[in-house]
Amino acid sequence: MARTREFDTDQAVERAMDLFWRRGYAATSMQDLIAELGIGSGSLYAAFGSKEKLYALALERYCSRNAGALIAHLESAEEVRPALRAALTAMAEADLCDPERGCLMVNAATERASDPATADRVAATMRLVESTLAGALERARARGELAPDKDPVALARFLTTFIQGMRVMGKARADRTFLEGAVEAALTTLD
Amino acid sequence: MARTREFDTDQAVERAMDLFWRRGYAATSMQDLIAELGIGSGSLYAAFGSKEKLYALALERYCSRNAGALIAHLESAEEVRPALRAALTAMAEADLCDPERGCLMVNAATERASDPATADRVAATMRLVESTLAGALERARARGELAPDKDPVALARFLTTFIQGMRVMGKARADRTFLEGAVEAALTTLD
DNA sequence: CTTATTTTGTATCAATCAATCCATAAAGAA
DNA sequence: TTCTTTATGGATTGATTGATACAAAATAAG
Repeated sequence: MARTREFDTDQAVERAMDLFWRRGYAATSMQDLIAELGIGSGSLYAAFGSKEKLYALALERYCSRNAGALIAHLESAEEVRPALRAALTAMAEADLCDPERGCLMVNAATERASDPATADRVAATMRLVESTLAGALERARARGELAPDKDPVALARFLTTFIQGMRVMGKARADRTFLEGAVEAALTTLD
Repeated sequence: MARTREFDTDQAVERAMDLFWRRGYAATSMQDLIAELGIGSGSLYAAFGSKEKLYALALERYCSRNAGALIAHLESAEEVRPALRAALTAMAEADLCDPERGCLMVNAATERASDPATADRVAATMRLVESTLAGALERARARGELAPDKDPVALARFLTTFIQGMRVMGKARADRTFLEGAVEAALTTLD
């Protein structure tokens, strides 16, 4: 009945995510996106509506993927502490491999906190990270990996905060020694 | 011999800092600055050269002031641990009082890490924060406030990272309970 | 094939961007 | 005063911004 879309919407969001991730929201122009995505502006606006809406989709994708990776790390393994160490080390490694990139969610929190949709998405993801960590630490305590007098929720809040700090330090040219030292020190809160 | 400048350069940088702080670099236009500073564009460019140079001055001021506050907190007090707690609590309090604002240095690290001047200034300030913390913790160890087997440098790196995380969480709508819990958990690394 | 519907690509919009120009004003030196 | 020098502020620059208009092309149902 009608002409079929020539580009893959999913792939377009993926590439837009990549561009917003590297350059930020304001510094990424629609022309940049058009050039990178290889889609005409007419098609782009017909498919996504506006720059803000495309950004929202990109951020949503990033947040669910990122939180998903943490959940996968923590809920698949039996032993919690090694899994947590592995998750933190993986984040540090990502920052070291690609220091220019950082974390799209942290970028969103700092650059676009005044936008309600962005703020809501970031806050919701932070809560998910917190509750995932709290759940894992609760499990650790039940398993005897964590002392009974430790507070899983307080520790989860602490770790959530520390993780965001790592993303910032990664962009601030922190080296391997720095980040790994910080991770080891952070993990002593569990002892 | 020549006409005297009518505006206060120092105050102009101060107000520019305020604007960049709240809105970010890209989202702050020269027209915004002209309106906020009450200076004509001719005078502004004659005095500061470009938007980037004005931003550099604003960031420099913020960084030295911020690191200075931490140094003042840690090096004035005799007991290190209460001073460190007070410093972290003050940061959390600042985030809670003005959540829209966040930290200009964190914003700079995330939004403008690709600019060498910005990246250098941020990295240098991070190193100053780290060494200040390391010095304080070294002193704490000498005073018997910190166990001899603790590593002041690793702890300083950890705390530097945690502080940046707090700035991010403050913008992500973290509440008082969250931030205070995180601070208390972070401080247990010293035990 | 015809027709209805959607996509595509280009041209284009007004608005805004950072930056420059320049006539005028002001202030100290001679 | 007169002269030199700098500051001021508004007009203006060309480029770019996010977004829209629209004709041509493509698709599938009837």
